[in-house]
Amino acid sequence: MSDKDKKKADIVAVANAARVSPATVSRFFNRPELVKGATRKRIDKAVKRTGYIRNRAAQTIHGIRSGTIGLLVPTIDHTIFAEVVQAFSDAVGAQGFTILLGSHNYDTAREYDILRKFLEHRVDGVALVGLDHSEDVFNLLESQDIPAVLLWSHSAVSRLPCVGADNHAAGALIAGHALARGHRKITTLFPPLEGNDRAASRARGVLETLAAQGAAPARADQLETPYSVSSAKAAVLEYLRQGARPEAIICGNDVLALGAVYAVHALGMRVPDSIAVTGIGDFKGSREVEPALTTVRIPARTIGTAGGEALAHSIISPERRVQNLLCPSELMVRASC
Amino acid sequence: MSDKDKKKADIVAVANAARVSPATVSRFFNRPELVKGATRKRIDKAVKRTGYIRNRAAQTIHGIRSGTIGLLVPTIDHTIFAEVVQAFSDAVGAQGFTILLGSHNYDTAREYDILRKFLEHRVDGVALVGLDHSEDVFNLLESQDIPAVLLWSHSAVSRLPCVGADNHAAGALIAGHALARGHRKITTLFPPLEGNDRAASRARGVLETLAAQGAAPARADQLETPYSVSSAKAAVLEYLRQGARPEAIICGNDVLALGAVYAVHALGMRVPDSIAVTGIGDFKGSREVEPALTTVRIPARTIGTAGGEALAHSIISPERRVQNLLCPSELMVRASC
DNA sequence: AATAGTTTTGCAAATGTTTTCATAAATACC
DNA sequence: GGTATTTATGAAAACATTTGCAAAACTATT
Repeated sequence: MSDKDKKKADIVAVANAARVSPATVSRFFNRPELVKGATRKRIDKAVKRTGYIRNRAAQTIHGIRSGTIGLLVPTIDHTIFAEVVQAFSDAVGAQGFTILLGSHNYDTAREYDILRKFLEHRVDGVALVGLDHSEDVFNLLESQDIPAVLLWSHSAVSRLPCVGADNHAAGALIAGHALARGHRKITTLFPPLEGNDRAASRARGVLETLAAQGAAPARADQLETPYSVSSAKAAVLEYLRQGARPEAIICGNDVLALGAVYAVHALGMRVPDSIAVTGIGDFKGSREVEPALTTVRIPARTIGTAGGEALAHSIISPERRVQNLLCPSELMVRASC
Repeated sequence: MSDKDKKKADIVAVANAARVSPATVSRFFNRPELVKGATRKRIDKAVKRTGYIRNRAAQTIHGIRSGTIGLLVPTIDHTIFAEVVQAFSDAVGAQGFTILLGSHNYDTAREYDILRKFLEHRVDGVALVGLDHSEDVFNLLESQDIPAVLLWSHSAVSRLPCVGADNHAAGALIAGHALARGHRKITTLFPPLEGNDRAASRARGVLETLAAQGAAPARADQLETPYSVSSAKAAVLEYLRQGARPEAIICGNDVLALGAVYAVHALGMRVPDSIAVTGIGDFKGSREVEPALTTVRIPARTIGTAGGEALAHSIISPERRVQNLLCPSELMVRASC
């Protein structure tokens, strides 16, 4: 008997145990104020005794919200996204939502597939990273009537609501700083720009600003490397060993910048005296490096939190549409440039 | 009409559009080999036309697997966990599962709450980080009959199947190395051990090994600091400024070690000549730091992948229980000690 | 103590699928 | 061309819950 109880702890098992109808148990959970105190107690006990756990799947097919939000990022094992994910998760968690997480590793086809899977699970909302997505993704999202938000980048002409920073401006900012420091012989180091609108915008911001002052780097001085400290270090090492001696290396993000710093150090030179290095992002730890990294702060936590809250609110009260939000980035002048 | 189609794209809407019964549409998805080629084509068209997306919630209430796995970590914005999460997500994603992600920030009560939420969503399996959990958590897990796995640490006496490294051994390993280098005046630097069995095991491994050689640090030389580069740097800076001059600082993880290295550098001393520093973890980037960090490699990716695969397999074929798996850690002798 | 009003409960239909069983259609065999 | 098999489809019950409506149980009022 106790075994049988364990076996299937439905709402009707609870109802029997509490000697009420399933309907009352349902109300006990959803609108407790409708059920009498005494009954409430009885049901509460029955729930504990049977070990009943509500079945959200069964609620969901009644058009009730699933209580899940899909969060789809390129990858989570980079500090930046990890921070966004954490902040986002905390923000929506506070509103009672659980997140479904997916990572597509910069593969647009996978992004579409994962999004579909999210929709099969009837997520109440979706957050994607970046402004650019395949036409399929946009169409799919527009055909469903759940709110969506694009995290990380901001643009006034975004096809869907976005919460993020202006990457182009960030690039311009750091390039302007390098120029202001008197550097003219400048090298850039970026990750692959294909399918990565964040990096691409930053690169444009940097290059345009440099060009405006006649300091545009030659093709050979625009380095590209996979997104990792080790790749960046190797690339810069190779570059410097071939005799290149720029005054400054402007990097597309702090990870790459860290690699560049290590490469310069490994050759016995000093940052910023021999070569200045800048990053973008202001990742955790960038302030503590020796020398502390000059960079542009992209407020990952703020973006995650604001994006999560906006999305959650718009799910709870659909009339509150998600608004575009520009999270300001800020030049962090430290020791490396 | 087209509007009405959009409105509710059920399986019956599709069935009508394809002039078949709902049952056939269901089969089309689940056992396509049972439906005739011509009908298949017709249904395929109808699906596209109506924009139908399967409703997993409706399937789930039939006892069919939900296709989700709950992954519950302390936090994801530390490199280590981010890597585990990524590897885990890839591994289970390859088997068609989507992950529900939760982070409890080292709060045991929240861990329980999130776990319950996962169960409400009828996850097919659960992965937690670490061996220690509240009695409530274990009971809840044992009362459900879904597989669970504990990631990150390994112990033969674990209450649930575990896939991870032996943190105690890792601590012993690095302490042994420091001793072998001739260091006797050793300081330790760890994060708070409370509710963190990983760090606690490592600390025990370190301390026991040192004590065995009569090199146990005094209370004042056992530093504790929150888990961040900046806190570690600040703590070590403070410690050294007060005149302490250990031969080596053994750190509970690479993040703390990085902070220690920066602190030593900031005071104009050299690592390892003035003070040696060791980490545990071998995080991304630890090899590239100058000087490259001597540490113990805890194979985060391997753990995530192995844990994810084991769990997914055990869901798909329940007779294949999750087996304990010890992922070997390895001493990485580099330049910092 | 009877009536009216309010609060609490139960019945039964509905939700979007899957699945068993039965029937219809197609194919094979003689 | 008729029967026996096999294959493809449909009808209806089942899954775990919610909810509109109506009945029942209380309270308040006279």
